[in-house]
Amino acid sequence: MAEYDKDRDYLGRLQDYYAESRRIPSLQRICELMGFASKTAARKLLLRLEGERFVERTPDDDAWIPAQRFFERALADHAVPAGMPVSAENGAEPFMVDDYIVQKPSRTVMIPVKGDSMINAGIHSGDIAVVERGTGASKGDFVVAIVDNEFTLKELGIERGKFILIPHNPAYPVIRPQGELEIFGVMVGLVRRYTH
Amino acid sequence: MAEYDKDRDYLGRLQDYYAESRRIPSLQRICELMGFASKTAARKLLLRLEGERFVERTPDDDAWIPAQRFFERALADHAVPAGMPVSAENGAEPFMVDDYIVQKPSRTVMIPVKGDSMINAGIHSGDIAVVERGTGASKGDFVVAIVDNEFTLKELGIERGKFILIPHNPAYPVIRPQGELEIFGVMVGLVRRYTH
DNA sequence: AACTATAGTGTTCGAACGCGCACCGGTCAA
DNA sequence: TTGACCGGTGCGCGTTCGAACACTATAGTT
Repeated sequence: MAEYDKDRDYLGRLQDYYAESRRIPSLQRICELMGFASKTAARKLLLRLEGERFVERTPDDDAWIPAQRFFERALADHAVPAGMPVSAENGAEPFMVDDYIVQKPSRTVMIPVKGDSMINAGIHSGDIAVVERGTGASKGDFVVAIVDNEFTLKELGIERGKFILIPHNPAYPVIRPQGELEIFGVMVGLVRRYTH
Repeated sequence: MAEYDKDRDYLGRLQDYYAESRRIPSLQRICELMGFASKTAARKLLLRLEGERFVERTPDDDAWIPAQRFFERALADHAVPAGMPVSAENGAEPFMVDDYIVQKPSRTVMIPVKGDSMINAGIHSGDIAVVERGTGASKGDFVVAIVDNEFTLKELGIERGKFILIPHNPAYPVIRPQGELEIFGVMVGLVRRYTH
């Protein structure tokens, strides 16, 4: 019973430390963090975590760094009922935020959203749009276009064979560009942060 | 002319190293990287970069870590005009969405949103809510509460000294729980993917 | 009961590390 | 011309670090 993995707990503390300090702490600090008395314990912990692909060595073998699985997050099943846990092992498949919204890292750009012209599509000022460049845009896509030397996020529409830009806010007019419409990229995701 | 800043070049090499190794190298390695003969040069470089907010110290002052501006090229500047580089070539994008929205990894759970009761707050069905557990919730926060054995995402309000749950959709009623209100966690972020 | 695997302790040691200090040689402004 | 500033050299010091080795205690296996 209560068969919870101690290493998961250790990993959690490492992840918390990393979120603050953006590095894997030294063996000595790991001891303080976990309550170990001996650096060997810390070292063995890292080796175990390496085996499970949570951490790895730098290419020059100088230090420990997080590996793929280090950034796994717990994804709750919305069926999960009142009982408590929803910890990583429980009703949760591993979920990586970055993999979820970024498909083509080399062609993906984050663009802060300014203004409320897309408010009715649930896109607010201050949100961050995940934009993929070099992908063909089609009718109905949300695209970042360049109009008057500025980025503009709108829905791409077609009217009489020509592209138009449709805001999702009745207070804004539809944009019917004359000549070429320069499309910067297609919006593939959105990230928003509350508070802080 | 062409008075280009040497430090920019150094910074670039640091960023390249970081893309591979996800850490700021030791003074010694910086010397190799930059061609310095003395560790002091490396140290002074870091101090200069710290002054410009490219790097900083960990909270426990143990080591150097990248700061905000270290990643700035990954974020497109909305003032940027048409031509613009936006660094598409440099494959490894240092900007991590995960870092951006997850502050306390060990206490953070991703919960898919079901239903449209928060549609007017720009939260759609199918979005993924980033929820932090064990954090005190206050009036005005979006919280995940447990009502009738199911997760419910609502705004936390207070009415006559009691907590209530306010939907952001006029079609839904305000929930006034009798007895204890079980709050699962506070919503700290949101992730959405546009599938195409 | 003996065997094995595993988490953690305690200690030692050499190498790597960060840091301070003295110094050097351009550049630029007073 | 002088002097301050600044990027860089060279070196030494004390500390920290990671790795290794021997050992302990507990749990699971046969």
